[in-house]
Amino acid sequence: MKKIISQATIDRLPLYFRMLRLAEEEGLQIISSDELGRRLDITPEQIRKDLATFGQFGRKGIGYDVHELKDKIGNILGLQNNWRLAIVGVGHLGGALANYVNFASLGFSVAALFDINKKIIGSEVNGIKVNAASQMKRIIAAKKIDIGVITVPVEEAQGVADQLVAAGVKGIWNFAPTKITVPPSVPLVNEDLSIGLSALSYHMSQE
Amino acid sequence: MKKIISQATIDRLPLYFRMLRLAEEEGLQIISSDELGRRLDITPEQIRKDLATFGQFGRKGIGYDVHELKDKIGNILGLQNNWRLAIVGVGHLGGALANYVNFASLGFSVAALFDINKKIIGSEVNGIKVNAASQMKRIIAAKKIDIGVITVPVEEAQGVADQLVAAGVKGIWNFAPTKITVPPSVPLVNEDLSIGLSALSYHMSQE
DNA sequence: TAGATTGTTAATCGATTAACAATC
DNA sequence: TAGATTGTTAATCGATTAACAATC
Repeated sequence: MKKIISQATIDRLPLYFRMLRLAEEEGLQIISSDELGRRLDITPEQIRKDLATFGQFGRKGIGYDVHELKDKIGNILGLQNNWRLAIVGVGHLGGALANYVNFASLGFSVAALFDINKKIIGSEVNGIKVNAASQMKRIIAAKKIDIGVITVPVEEAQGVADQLVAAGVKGIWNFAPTKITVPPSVPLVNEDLSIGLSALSYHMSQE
Repeated sequence: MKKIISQATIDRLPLYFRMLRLAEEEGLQIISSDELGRRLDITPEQIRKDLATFGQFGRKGIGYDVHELKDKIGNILGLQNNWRLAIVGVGHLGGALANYVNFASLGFSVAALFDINKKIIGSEVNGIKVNAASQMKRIIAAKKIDIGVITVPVEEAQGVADQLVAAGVKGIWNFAPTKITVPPSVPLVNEDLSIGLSALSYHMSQE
């Protein structure tokens, strides 16, 4: 009887987490939904509703304990798992992600890189060796990779997804702008940069 | 009396556009909402509803003209404006975006790069010279930049946004994981990679 | 004509907002 | 105590889904 949490709520949790971490760094002990909402441009009612989904974290008349709430949200998001990523496709975007520092602070680490281009196989990016894609199954098992990141061209995306699933990854983060199909047991998140840019274009075109 | 279009609808239009372009390349003349939905994992009712927001594009009993619908959606999204981008912050992510080929096919072009790091000012990325951030106002006017892309660290994001607005950009695409504030006349789209990754972590943690 | 498919209205579902009792 | 703030219920709003008349 698992409770279904709305995607909208899940997508706001990382914002709460990040702001709580900032507040913690400022030395703040207690924060109200009002203050949190002011800082994030989210209504306090929305924040309380989101948090209430997972339990009672605050104290009436007082607010929320910054450190405790941050930890609880981190746990809800599963950040304590310290997931290990493998990036498939070390082009410009894949290379940028391999260097992206904000992942580490959320508990993710890039543990393997793959490509099919012989020119870059064997080279290092951010201290991580680029492996041949043909070695995916073996290395993903050996390095205990949890998440496969797809940054290959559209034509290769589904094939790479299939290989990642066969290799046993627990989740897929797809940057190729195409629909890919994976078993329902493997969570998939699509990151489609052209949606945001097109939406911006739309809004800029309105009078 | 401007009709308010839901963000959900706007965010699906780029998917329709892309799939129609693919269908066009395949030589398809006519496509039904059913076929389009099958290819995109979106219900045909949803597609017809989205399109109906903007007018009557199809023919009952027949379907939609692929080329015509593609063009119409492109126009709704404002892609015919051939927007010119300036990327501020030529780190790994900014550099990757400067090289991102999918933008060109949507009518966007990267026309200027800015940074404050003296070591990279004057160098070229993808054939585009990196300018000093201090030259932003002058160069954005001279190069007729429409969109400012923010790929600087969180601490600098608001300052860069202010400079971009002062320089006259018509829209902002922000990759810094922080809330930035701009005048309501300047559309702002936030691209927060840690939301998707955290959501993936959440789903991977469920049972 | 019969079958296919759109455009649109009505029904349903889900998410946000408002209100307020509980309580620190 | 009085003021502040949560957690939760009810009301509202908006988006999706279902149904079907129109029509090619």
